[in-house]
Amino acid sequence: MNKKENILKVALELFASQGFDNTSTSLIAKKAEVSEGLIFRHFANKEGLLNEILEEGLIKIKPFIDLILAEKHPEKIIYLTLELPYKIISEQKEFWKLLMNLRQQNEKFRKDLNDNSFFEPLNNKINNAFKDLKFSKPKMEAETFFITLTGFGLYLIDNGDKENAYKLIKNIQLKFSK
Amino acid sequence: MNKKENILKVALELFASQGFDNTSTSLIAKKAEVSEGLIFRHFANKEGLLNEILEEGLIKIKPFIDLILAEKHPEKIIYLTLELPYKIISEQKEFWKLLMNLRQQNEKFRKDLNDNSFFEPLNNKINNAFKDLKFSKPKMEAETFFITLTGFGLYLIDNGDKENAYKLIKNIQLKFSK
DNA sequence: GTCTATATCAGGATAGAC
DNA sequence: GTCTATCCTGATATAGAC
Repeated sequence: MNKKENILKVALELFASQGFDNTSTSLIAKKAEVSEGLIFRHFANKEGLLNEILEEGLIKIKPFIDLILAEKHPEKIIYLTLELPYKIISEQKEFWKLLMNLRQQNEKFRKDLNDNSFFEPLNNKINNAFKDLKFSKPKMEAETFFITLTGFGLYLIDNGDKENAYKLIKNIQLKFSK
Repeated sequence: MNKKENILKVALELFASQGFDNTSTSLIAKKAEVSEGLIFRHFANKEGLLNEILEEGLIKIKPFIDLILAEKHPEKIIYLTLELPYKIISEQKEFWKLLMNLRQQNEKFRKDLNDNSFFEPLNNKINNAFKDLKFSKPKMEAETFFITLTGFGLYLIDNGDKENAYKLIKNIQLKFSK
């Protein structure tokens, strides 16, 4: 692994576990076993480093989302979306943590993520799924669903038990089926 | 309002909106129109200031929780608990934001809050409520409930619409009734 | 690409006067 | 109780050499 990649990797770990603001570039350098100056050669600044981490991570997530977007059956859409946080966290626990941290901590970031519309297509897909399922108030049902999904995403950060996670998914799914 | 109270008030606002780490004591002093040194006369350090804010806030929340703990009917317990974030956010929006921020950002804090057992009695109460309702897996149902509750708590931070909040509460409640 | 050295600045915190 | 002045540290970032 080259040094730039190593910086990205270490920074992701630290940002996820300690938060972005709380992580100094000097610590990143130390753990990545590079000089602190090198960080600023490869990235414009600390925020630039964060942005590159985010881009990389989102790219890795995209296939999972595309899978959902390609699905036709509403029940399956609901299920796959519920499964999404679990799948992401299995493959990219650190990144998921970072994402949830930033989402929460930083209003601007949350808006960017919405405006950037990375998750917007998924949002529409879910809305339509609940319409197809003939819920009397599909929009509210989707809202409730995303509330639960957010809670589940947070839950997973602290609770790694795979079996239990899938039981929860089943249980939640039941509540959003007809 | 005396200066100490003003520091507490301003600090709460800033901690809630910008996060604890991101808020400098100098800014607090400026907005509270006191000298920076005064902060460290009244509080041991920045963290001491945070702790006093938390204590005050939790004291104000306690009556709401006691109300739930005194309730006998399981359905009512569920409903009141769902209503809890809404009630708190109505009266103490800043404090609620701060609480959710810290919960997320800081693992130690989250554990403290659990160990300190401020919310522990409520936890038990909910577990028993689902037992009383004869759910086949009351513990998992309670887990799912808290997941949803967390998501709802986060939702409220960004969405002030009272009517919609109550519609959501109803909708969620339905999903946890028998 | 990478390191060392260094500039600059802001944050938390203290001392001492009033 | 309150303010002013100040210290110290650590964080981001740059410069220049290899």
